[in-house]
Amino acid sequence: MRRSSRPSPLKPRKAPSQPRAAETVASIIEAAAQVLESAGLEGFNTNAVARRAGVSIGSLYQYFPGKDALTIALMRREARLFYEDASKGLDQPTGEAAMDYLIRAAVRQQLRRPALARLLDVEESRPALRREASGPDTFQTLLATIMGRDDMPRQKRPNLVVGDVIAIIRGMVDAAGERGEKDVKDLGRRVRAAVFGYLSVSAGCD
Amino acid sequence: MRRSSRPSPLKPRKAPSQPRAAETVASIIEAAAQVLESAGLEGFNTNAVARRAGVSIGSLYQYFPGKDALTIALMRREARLFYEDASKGLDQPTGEAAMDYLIRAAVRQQLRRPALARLLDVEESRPALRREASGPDTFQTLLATIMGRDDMPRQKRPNLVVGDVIAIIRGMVDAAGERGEKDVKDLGRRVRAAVFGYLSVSAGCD
Amino acid sequence: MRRSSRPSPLKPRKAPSQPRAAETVASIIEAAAQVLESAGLEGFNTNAVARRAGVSIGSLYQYFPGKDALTIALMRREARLFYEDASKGLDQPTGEAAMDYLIRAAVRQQLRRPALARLLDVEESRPALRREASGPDTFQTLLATIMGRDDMPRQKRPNLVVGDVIAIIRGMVDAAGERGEKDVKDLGRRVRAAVFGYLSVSAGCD
Amino acid sequence: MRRSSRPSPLKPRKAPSQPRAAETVASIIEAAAQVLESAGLEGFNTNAVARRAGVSIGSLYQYFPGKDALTIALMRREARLFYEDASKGLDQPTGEAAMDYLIRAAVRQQLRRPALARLLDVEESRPALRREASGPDTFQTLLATIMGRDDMPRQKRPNLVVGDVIAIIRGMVDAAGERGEKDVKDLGRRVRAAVFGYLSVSAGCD
DNA sequence: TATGAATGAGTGTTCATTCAT
DNA sequence: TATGAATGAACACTCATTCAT
Repeated sequence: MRRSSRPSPLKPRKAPSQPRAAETVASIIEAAAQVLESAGLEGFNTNAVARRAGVSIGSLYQYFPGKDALTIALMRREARLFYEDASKGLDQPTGEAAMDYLIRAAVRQQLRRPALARLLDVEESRPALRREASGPDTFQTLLATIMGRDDMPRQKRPNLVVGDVIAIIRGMVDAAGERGEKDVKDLGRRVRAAVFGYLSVSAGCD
Repeated sequence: MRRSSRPSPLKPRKAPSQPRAAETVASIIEAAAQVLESAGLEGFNTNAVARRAGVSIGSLYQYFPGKDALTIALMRREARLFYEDASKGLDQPTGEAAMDYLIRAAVRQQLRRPALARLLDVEESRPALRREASGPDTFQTLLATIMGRDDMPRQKRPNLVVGDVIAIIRGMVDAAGERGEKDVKDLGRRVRAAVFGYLSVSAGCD
Repeated sequence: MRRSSRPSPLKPRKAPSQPRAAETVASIIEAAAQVLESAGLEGFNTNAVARRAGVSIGSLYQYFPGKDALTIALMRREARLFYEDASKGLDQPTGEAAMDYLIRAAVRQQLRRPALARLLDVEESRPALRREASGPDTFQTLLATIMGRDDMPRQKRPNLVVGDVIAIIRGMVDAAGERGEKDVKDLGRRVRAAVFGYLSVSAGCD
Repeated sequence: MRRSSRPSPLKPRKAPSQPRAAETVASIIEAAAQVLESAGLEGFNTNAVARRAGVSIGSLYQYFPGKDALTIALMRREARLFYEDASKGLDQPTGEAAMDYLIRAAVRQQLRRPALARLLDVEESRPALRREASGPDTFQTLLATIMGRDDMPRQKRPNLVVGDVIAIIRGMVDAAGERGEKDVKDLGRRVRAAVFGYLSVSAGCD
């Protein structure tokens, strides 16, 4: 695996101004998702993505300055998708209902394309990607907002709790995806049990 | 020269009969751990491991028939370390105490070498490795035994619950390791909160 | 990095669509021939071929998925050359004249590039290559056709006789090439003597 | 395949003076034969031979200064075996009977261990080996002697004829071995037809 | 003398990236 | 701007050979 000596650039090479270019970019990103799903991290290479997208490798590099930039773009697409769904939960009357909604959204997201979600989680742990992948609208800020609602238990160390809750959700949901679970409702219930169990106990002790 | 097309072998190539060889094997495995920690999955290659171990690449391949076999050997070393610690928890008088001990052992294991533990978890998700890496003495069987204790809540779907609990522990503990947490006690408490919270809720609902 | 464990593919990887690519492919095949001639089977490696062809090793692998595929391509090139020459003999009025033509063609082919022809014969004995290298138009079918002519002696076991005749031709012609013989006419006469001698005797005895 | 920069020595390292050493040498040579038969040229390596012989690789190198020396020793063993059998034919009353005997001996030799014989023929074409492998008592001298008998047809170029006859025999017999033929008598008859056919025709024309 | 652990140059192959067309 | 041929550093793995024990 060649990692270029100068750290390869991570931002999209150009904002696609023309609609045709935007389509091309989108098709490349979706091709990346499909390659990741069907061939795994080992089979995830730029040539395969270009082929699947039906564009030349040269075109791919016109829009993405490197492989990592492509991965990041895919992460952002998935994050945006999730955020658009999950943020609706902020309208819920109670914090508990909002949290419930958030959990369900996370489960939905994961079970929609389980392999993809899991592999992106793995990639996200690479420092180079993690830095770039997280925009301002994240799981973290969403959760923090919800945890701040009046009806939610006060926490001594809110950041830590947010981190823990995310870890619980991610852990359970990735594992479920790997096992091939399909039932959103059932998995949602179990994750809910874990999160609310954690919150109730931790609020007391901490 | 690529000759054989059999799916690269995963078992150690030969048992080191001389003490010098045993040292070499151990130093290679430890070097693998260090390379994984310092260079990540991307930098984890057999040449780097041999260099770090201070042996030639040929020596590495005398004892490990392939890269995956080396990874598995490392997994097993860590699993054995964990199991030796965690299985002491079976002596505890109550299931709850045993579970408590198990959780603490998991936390200790993870915080001992956080990056290593996390990357091995990732590798373990590759089917080829998972099959080989898990001996009979695993986290799973340990947990299942504990869940079967009299004082633990009966579960309708014990396998699923075991999976969920492992996912919760792994998720929280990996995330904590990534954040650089060092405090075993504190993390242990929080994981305990999540697990027991989950168990109490799930036993009721399910 | 060794990833796939499929038994290395033998068909050309992609048809060169641009004229530049076709040139590259041809130059690689010819380089393979030259390396084989000058360095023998021992020195026949993909890096040497690429260097001799004046292309990068990557280019070689763009067009040939493996070393064996390259060998096969070279075999086919030589086989086609031979077939184009030898099949003209089918126009001859008598079977005997056709056989004569065929023998001369074989001798010409062999003495054109003796070392190459001999080493390809050796390689062809590897089962994996033999299977792929022989198209429908081969020495065998050519010979069988000629042997079926009216004026040729009936044989009890035609397949065996074809095999024997090929073996006689190959054996004599390879040995002559190794000895450095250059005189096509002379060698042709001797091979003719052996083949017709064999046929006349074997037709009687058998 | 590493061929050492200085041409590796080809003579046996030492004449085994003690009977135990002679046994070891013989067992190594036989192991080489078996490895060649069962694994082919590709699997023919010194470690495999040592393992099969039940000696350490170090011991192998005590008796043979290199891989090629081992190959040559095996060739010599087979040549001696053949010569011991074939030279009995010199007692035959006529040249024709002697030639007949020689052909049968060649066929016997080849069909005894077909794969071995074929692979040694291939190896023998490597110049480094060919030089060393042929002692004074060879197929060639034997054939030349027989061709000089009174009742054999005079040949204008006896060396060439000897070469041709050997080539015919080798070619037919190797091909038969490759096809898996087992019937010594039948193959002997066919080779006899080819050789005598060749001789009678060539004696006239030449 | 026998052992087998150790060596390392060499070989097949991949893939991110560039650039002439 | 789009194409895809070309590049070459990097990596997995082999095997003839050496040498300390």
